[in-house]
Amino acid sequence: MIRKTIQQRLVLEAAQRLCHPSAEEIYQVIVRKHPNISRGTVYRNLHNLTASGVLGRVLIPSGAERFDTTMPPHYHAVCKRCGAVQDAAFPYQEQMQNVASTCDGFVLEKHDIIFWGICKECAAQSAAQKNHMEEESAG
Amino acid sequence: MIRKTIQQRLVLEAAQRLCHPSAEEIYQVIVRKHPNISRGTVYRNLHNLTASGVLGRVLIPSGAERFDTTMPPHYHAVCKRCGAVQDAAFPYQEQMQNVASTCDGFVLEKHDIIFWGICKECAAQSAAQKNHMEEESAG
DNA sequence: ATACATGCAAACACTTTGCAGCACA
DNA sequence: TGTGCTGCAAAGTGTTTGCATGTAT
Repeated sequence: MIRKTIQQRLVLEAAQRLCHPSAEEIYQVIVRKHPNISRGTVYRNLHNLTASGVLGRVLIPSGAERFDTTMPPHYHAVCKRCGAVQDAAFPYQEQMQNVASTCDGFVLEKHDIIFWGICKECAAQSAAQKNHMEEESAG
Repeated sequence: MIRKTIQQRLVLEAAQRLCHPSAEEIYQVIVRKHPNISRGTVYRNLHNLTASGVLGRVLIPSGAERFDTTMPPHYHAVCKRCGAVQDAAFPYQEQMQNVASTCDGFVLEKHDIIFWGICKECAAQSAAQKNHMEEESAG
């Protein structure tokens, strides 16, 4: 039986409030108001909450694991520059489950798609820098 | 300028011979015949070889990074039970690059698909175990 | 009352890095 | 001959775990 504790509630609330937070980000938010909470507790609660399906796990290669609350299956876009993770505006490919499930005796359970690129903010920043450099060389 | 060294050649050969090896697996293969090589050197060479495009990097969430030599873009299937990585028998989705590239100001560079499931070997093992249990309860 | 959860710290897995000496171009 | 690479060890990052204590049921 999993018990309700103050720490569990804090972890869940923080995970829901933040956007694709890592365990460390969740810990930092909580520790500000509850200085005694430990990272171990945050990790243990995140483990329980994902195991029981209350939270989702965003498996991003290279870097810390992230968590989310948007439960229907969806994909993620990751910024190569700043590491930000956002839900991808790309429809879930139902048929991919079916098509791929018969390959090579591999029993398919699910699939993830990760879109790698540069997020809006970082792209804008690059553009600004480029403009600035052009102005400099023109002046 | 990147120099050719014995260690670099050993790392490249091991990476090409093994199937989606991790850095540790590459190190273990080399260290058997060359006991003086260090993990640091293996990591540095893997970094150089992927940076120069000679090797590919398979970014598997949760667990060690893996390397491969199959250069044309393709996807991977990962066994949840044993962690084995194989190339997915699923065609590369050219159109996904185009369709997804305009979303939300995100500048798309590439995409990865990871198929999660149970590999042939592990599935066979499960089936064997199940059969065995049924025989036991029947006998 | 008694599991289960907590805080703490140590351990863990994977990877990077600083340094002194070595070796390739 | 000089820069880049090596082996070694230490440190860094993200996560798990053992233990004594605390607390929800």
